[in-house]
Amino acid sequence: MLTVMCENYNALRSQVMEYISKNPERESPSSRKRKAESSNNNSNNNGVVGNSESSSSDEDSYKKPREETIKAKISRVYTRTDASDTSLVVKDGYQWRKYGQKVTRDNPSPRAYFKCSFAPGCPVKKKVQRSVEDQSILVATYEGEHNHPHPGRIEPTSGANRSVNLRSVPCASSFSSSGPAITLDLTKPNSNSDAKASKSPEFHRFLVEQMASSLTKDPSFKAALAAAISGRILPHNQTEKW
DNA sequence: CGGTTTTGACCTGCGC
DNA sequence: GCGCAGGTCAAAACCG
Repeated sequence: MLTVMCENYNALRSQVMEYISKNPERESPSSRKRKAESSNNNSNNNGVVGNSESSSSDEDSYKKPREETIKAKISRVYTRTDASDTSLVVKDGYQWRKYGQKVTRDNPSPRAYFKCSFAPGCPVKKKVQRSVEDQSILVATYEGEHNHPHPGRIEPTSGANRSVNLRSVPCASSFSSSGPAITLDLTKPNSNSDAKASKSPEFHRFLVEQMASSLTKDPSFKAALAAAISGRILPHNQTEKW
């Protein structure tokens, strides 16, 4: 029974991946993301250098900003929250510092910008914005990879049993303590198909509902979720701030 | 007192 | 070249 559900979930996920990988969408022209931190000469504070390890001078960063973009791991997480919850906080166990908020054109909801503050040199950034279609869904876009272990799984001894779920699925799938979350790993070559996925709200909603239902119906996932959450909530893990 | 959040200004890339 | 929009900075406010 459980395996059936797991297979269901896996099948659904593979369908999602297939859908994504089949979309022959090329580089979206709207990818106007500022890639390499163009920290000219004032790259003073908290070293946003990231994985460029400050080896490159300003000119270098100008010469090859694209490579870092390709290197940057981008993933998107859909998190269900209460629509009345105005805090654009996606609880993923990491510690984030908000550094900006902006109202974008295509979405009346403000977009919040976060940097990982758990490790000083962690280059990971995330953007959180409510879905246009469903205000109760937060879309968190992660950029880069953490250069430090997950705060909720730095306890290898006693919490090993619980943290195995989070450990085994670092990015392809994740849970949020505020509800089921879906991660679309956009690091695949055609990562830009994500734009397409977001363009089809029906597909988007279908995904969310299917994932949520499969998660809630499946006792193993519930158990895993509960274990993951309890594992993180337990006081020995970290200074709980969420 | 130190870290975080807020928020307006500023910077940069892109389309026209 | 100009204007627009997304992204970032940084100072002030806030909070534990």
